Amino acid sequence: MTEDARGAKPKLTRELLAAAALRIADAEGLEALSMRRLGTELGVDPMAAYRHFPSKKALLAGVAEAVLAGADVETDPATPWREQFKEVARAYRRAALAHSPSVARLTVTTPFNSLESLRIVEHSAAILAAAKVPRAAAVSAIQAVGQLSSGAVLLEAFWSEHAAAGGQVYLSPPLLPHPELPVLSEAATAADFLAPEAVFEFGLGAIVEKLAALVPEA
Amino acid sequence: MTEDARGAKPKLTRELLAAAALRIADAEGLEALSMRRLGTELGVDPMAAYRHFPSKKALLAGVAEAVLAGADVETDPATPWREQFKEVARAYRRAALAHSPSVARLTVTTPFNSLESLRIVEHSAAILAAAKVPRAAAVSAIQAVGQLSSGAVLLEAFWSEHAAAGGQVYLSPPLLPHPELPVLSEAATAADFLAPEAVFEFGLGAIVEKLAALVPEA
DNA sequence: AAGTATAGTCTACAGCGTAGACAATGCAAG
DNA sequence: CTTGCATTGTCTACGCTGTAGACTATACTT
Repeated sequence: MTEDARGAKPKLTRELLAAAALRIADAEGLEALSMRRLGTELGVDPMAAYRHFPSKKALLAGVAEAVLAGADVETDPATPWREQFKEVARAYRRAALAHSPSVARLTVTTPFNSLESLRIVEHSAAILAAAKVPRAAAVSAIQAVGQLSSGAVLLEAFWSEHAAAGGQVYLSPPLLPHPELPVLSEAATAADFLAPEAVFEFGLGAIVEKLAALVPEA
Repeated sequence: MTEDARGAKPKLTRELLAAAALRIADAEGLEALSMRRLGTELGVDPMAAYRHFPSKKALLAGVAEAVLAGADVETDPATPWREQFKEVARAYRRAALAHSPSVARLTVTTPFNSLESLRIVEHSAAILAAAKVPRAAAVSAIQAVGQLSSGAVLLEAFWSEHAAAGGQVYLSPPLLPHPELPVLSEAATAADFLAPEAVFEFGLGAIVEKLAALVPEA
């Protein structure tokens, strides 16, 4: 037949389904992503997705994986290892925040179990191993950066949802100023909060500096 | 009347509803918490909760607030400020992880907008202000610790869900060893991953040390 | 005693994830 | 070419969800 002007039925695959789901969640928010909506997006029965994913949870994990696949973790081996190490963390954060806030939240809210996510950890580990960083120190730093990065993405996603919902400043009315929060109330008037990205750099720098202090000939 | 052996109808309030919801989510998981389930828990119509919360989302925010209210952020003013500052972060983490993994996830997945959550930030800010830490440095450190702590809780919640589901080691089969992940595969055999709490301490220490380096007479 | 606000109840609805039976297709073996 | 089987998409139906809207009972004000 080969009819059907839009799409020509490119045959369903896991990747295609995850990509379509990601498209919907990016454009309309995660809460708009239902199996039925996904079906209409692809011009296919809602139940078709179940031939490729055992459940909606698994589909969402696939979406998170697709997001992480977009992380460019390659680094220039000529630059110092500290910079390379930071660059991987930044790539992770950037990949998650390249999507809508609810997708970013999904990404960090999905356990680090997929091949795609471990690829990122692998790169970090390889960089530190090549730099001859002692393993115990490397493990601490990698995991700590994982915690920091996840939290950074999470809080930045909140922040941009808040901003999108019309909120103006981070800590602001209606809660501040508040009599029980004197220090914050005073600080809020100064309004010198940092951009989330700068905060992330602060934390990332702190961890890498502590790590560098732990390698022998530094 | 004063009948009804169990409960004696203590009149519904926001706090009572949030507490009951927290009890259910702790005991049976967040996904078991429906408005109907909450109603039966309190021997009341499911719709009754809507007189106190505008939506389920708001109810969940109330649960997160109740969890945070359990954080003991008081610190001994006699101890050095760095230790006090760390102690607040630990209290936050401990409060969240004192509950079931799904509740812990809910807690860090709920924006920091409530009075209860700002109370914690307030304490951190007060400690640093009393120590005469420059404001710009204090802001960076507080927000960075916020990112780290949220991420730490999130990843630890995953970890304990994974453990509860029968998984044994953090990075383990079926994914490892894997040909595309040589470094991790080799590291996994060594199995010297850190306990999540130790990782959190590593990151926390790194940030506080960097902060200390920024205060004048140190 | 009458009137008004408040809190809990009841019914109903649209939408959800998904189990299970069925139909169409493409490939393998005879 | 035919027969059979495995795979993929379709259809129907079920139990559950959050919550709108109308109704009722209670308590407080005047």
